[in-house]
Amino acid sequence: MARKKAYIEEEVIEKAMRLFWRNGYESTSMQMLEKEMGINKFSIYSSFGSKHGVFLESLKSYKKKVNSILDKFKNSTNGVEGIKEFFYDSVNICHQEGNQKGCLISNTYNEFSESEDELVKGEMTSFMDNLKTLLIAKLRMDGNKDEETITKQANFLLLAKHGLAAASRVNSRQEIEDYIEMTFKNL
Amino acid sequence: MARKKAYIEEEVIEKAMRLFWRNGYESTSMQMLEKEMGINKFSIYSSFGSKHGVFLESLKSYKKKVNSILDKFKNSTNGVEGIKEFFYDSVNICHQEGNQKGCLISNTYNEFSESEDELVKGEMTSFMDNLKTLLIAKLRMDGNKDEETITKQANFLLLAKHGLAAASRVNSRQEIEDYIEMTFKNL
DNA sequence: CCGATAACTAAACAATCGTTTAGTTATTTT
DNA sequence: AAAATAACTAAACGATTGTTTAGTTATCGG
Repeated sequence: MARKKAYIEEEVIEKAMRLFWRNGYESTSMQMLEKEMGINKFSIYSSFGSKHGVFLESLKSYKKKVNSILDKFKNSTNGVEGIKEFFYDSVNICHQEGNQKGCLISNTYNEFSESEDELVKGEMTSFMDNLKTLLIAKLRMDGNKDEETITKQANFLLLAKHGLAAASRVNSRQEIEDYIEMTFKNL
Repeated sequence: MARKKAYIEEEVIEKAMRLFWRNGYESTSMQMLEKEMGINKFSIYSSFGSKHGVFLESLKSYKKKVNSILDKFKNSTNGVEGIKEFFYDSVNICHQEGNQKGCLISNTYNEFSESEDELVKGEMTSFMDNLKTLLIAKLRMDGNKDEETITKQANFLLLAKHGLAAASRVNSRQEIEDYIEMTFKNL
């Protein structure tokens, strides 16, 4: 053994994640990452291999934030009301005071939609697919809908989630909550 | 006078616009623009000044497409039904067969949200503001809503438009239409 | 048909991109 | 304390970014 790392990987990734969250992948340079993470390029490369590697770890870091509210959502037995609560919880992650940067997953989904990076694209689509499956399961709970309605409503909610991400960028808290209420008005 | 241009500016901008539409601003390089527009870098610079200039002209070109359906929308006297028709018309622009690239304005709005390019950002926000004003005017037409409801519904529809843009990237025509129907279910 | 002029080609520009490498510093173990 | 080893600093890497410039070709008016 020899010299110890002067930084904690989890901590510097958290910082990198916030940078990617704000600016996206392409617009974030290694120079910016160096500055924000507070460590040298060499350290970044020895820890994460590449800029792409840093991004993948950043996505994991973001997913950890999301998983905390996703777990609550999974365990909910409230049907549509549970989905609505999940939407409200999402706002707490996305709509940070001051910096309005939306949802990292939604942002990444947009930025990589026409990319050839199948790895990141795959991560995003599988996340969306899982969420859709989850939405369907919750919609079934209320037990008063046919399967066709459930499918339509699940698609609707998945797209409404994108709208929510857009909202958390430009709208006020009150406007966002109004949007959620209106979304769930007729489900 | 001397030699004539071997290309029509309007035509090459149309091609550039499609490239920006598919890949966004940052991910589109001058090399790609050269190839797609079919003219030399020099010609691009002598006609449009910079990559940024090409992008601004491309936005204008896209807005021309949008204006055709926007004019119809402005002249509509159908209230909420008119808005719904406008949403359906939007799909015809955004949801191109094969290439699913969403809405250029919505894409640009996302890509430039944290940018320091106040010019492009201004163009986008003013477009959104105008659309919101238009939505409010149409919502008032039905004459059975108070101002608070109108404001909420206008915000809701503006965000739903972002969801529609996301939908035109990944969803089928049928799913998109289902989304529109569900959006207007109780307005 | 010739001289003027603008559009073309192609090469090079400086700056920045992500990445690597050589050399130095600090910590651990024997 | 000395040898070993891993983390650090800093400079340079080739490739690509957007942009410019010199040199050539084509078309116009006289």
